[in-house]
Amino acid sequence: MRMSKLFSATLRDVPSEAEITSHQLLLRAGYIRQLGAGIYSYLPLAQRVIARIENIMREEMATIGGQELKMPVVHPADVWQETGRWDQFGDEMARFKDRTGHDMVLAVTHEEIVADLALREIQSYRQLPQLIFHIQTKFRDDPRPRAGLIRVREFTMLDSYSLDRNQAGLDEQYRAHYEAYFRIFNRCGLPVRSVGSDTGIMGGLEAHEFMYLTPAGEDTLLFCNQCEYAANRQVATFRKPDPPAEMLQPPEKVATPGAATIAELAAYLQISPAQTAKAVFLMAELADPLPPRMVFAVLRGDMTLNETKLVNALGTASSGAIKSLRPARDDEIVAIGASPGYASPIGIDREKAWVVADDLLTRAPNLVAGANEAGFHLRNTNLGRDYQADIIADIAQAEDGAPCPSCAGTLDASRGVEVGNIFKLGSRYTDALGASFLDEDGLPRSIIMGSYGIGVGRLMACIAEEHHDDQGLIWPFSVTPYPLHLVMLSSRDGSAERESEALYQALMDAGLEPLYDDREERAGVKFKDADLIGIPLRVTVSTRSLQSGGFEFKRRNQEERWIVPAEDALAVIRAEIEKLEAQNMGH
RNA sequence: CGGGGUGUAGCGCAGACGGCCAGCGCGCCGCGUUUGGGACGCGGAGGUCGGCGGUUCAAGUCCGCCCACCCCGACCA
Repeated sequence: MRMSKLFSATLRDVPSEAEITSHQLLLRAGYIRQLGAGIYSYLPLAQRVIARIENIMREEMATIGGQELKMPVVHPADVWQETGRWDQFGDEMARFKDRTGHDMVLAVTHEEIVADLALREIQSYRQLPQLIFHIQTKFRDDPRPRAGLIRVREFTMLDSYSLDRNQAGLDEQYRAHYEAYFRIFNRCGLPVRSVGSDTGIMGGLEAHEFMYLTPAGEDTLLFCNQCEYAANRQVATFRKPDPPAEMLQPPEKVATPGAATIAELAAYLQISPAQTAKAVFLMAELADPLPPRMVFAVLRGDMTLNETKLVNALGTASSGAIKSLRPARDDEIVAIGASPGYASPIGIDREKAWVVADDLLTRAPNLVAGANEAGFHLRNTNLGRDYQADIIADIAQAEDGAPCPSCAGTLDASRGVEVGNIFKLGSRYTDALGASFLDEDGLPRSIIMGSYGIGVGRLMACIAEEHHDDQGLIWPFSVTPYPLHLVMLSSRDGSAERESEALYQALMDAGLEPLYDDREERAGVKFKDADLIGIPLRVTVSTRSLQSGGFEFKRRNQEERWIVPAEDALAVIRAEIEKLEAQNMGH
């Protein structure tokens, strides 16, 4: 590709909207351009990187038996209504009506379509297992896109779906994906760690996320410093303290004027927050006919509520009717008989709220809790004696430094970007759409599904985040848009032009198309652009290099330069590419 | 959705108190010089000043409404 003809140009100044490195570099080097919030065009250079990433994905999917297909981006609403996700996805799903007035959606993911295909194609156990995938556009109308390509609304995803006759088959395909995904990230030069994760709106039994660790990430992860325990904070558990056993004391009302927070209460009574119980009020928005319902969460005063755990704990009690939680207003708190700032589950109207208590409270005696009367608290409250809970579950958030749940180690918090995830779904979707198969015994059984995804653009952005220096990008060879950057520096006698044109032709003939800087620019401009664009191997043809005996070779990530005679250039380029490929695989 | 910020040429920005033809740097076009780390000179092109409405003799500048984008939070496979 001649740079004189390349569609995009590099930018000298950083566009003001870009804050994180990958976004700045991808914009400056001419890979991407923004159209709207979270909506980007991928220019030719980016498209080539993406094509290489997708090629790696296809190869790895093939090794685990994946069959590529392509499912639609526009879906009729009915399949989404049948699984209930028409309501669950809410505003994140873009909806419109077609000309005949039928509800349509833009794909947010494709479980429903796969289940529908399974219904039509799979009749017999003989047809299972199956693994199908595609690399396709999704649109999720995220309320807050950010950080360039890290979090966008329109994106391309590799998503694959396994269909099995039983749990054992699912376990096997899940394992295969787990390993294939690590190989994909590894080949792309991106270090990732897997963490246990929430199943969220996908539902199902088990899920892992693949996380690229970076302070720019928006997920908080907890890793044990001694064992393999790793989890997203949304689901991370930790070993809770064991309070010393005490005789239960009788409740005692105390005046605590102005102590409406745990910190103020502990200070006023000169006790530790661990000797108090904290009340957190949320309103659960329920599926359509039902009115919102109060959720009253109670934790020991030194713990923080984890909303994901709370929603999961409520899942059973509410029959999965909860659409979302929001903080309750004071008037809603008063309406159940509680007093904001001085609340406890003691004496409230139990008919109007779900009380969810953290499991630590079952063995944390004699806590100070609100008296449901402004300015007063109760000493010595005890779960089970003074109040009851609808649900007792772990709803406390694991903090940095918490004790590991599975060994004597400590959990350390890190930030990460989720570049991929895998879910054991079970039969939620296939049952909803009636996709079953006949087993050997002639009885219909549910098809068991798994779903697996990697965000392609996000992966590219993370690679850029990981591989750059202050001059620009440094692509791993496996995803570089061109295998080498051929830089021609104009000469007085035309010799550099002649030699570089000859090399360009030879490379094209050899199937090694370079990015060829044939522009009439000064050396500084060309070198700066080459560094910015980040192709791992640079070959310069100039009067100076010719006088030194040939062409100058330089790796993007090294300072060293060396001269190769013109007649050896092609062979050396081949050898360099081989070395770069080998290096890449060693990541 | 709440809080904060920004919208002036392709990019980065300046334009007190309202006042004639709206500027600067980079980039872009032409000519010349230069030619190994973002050159120099001369000459050019390029603008609905985010939009609509208002105040005024006069609005990029003041007022109102709206829109877009960015950041923090809420939210989120």
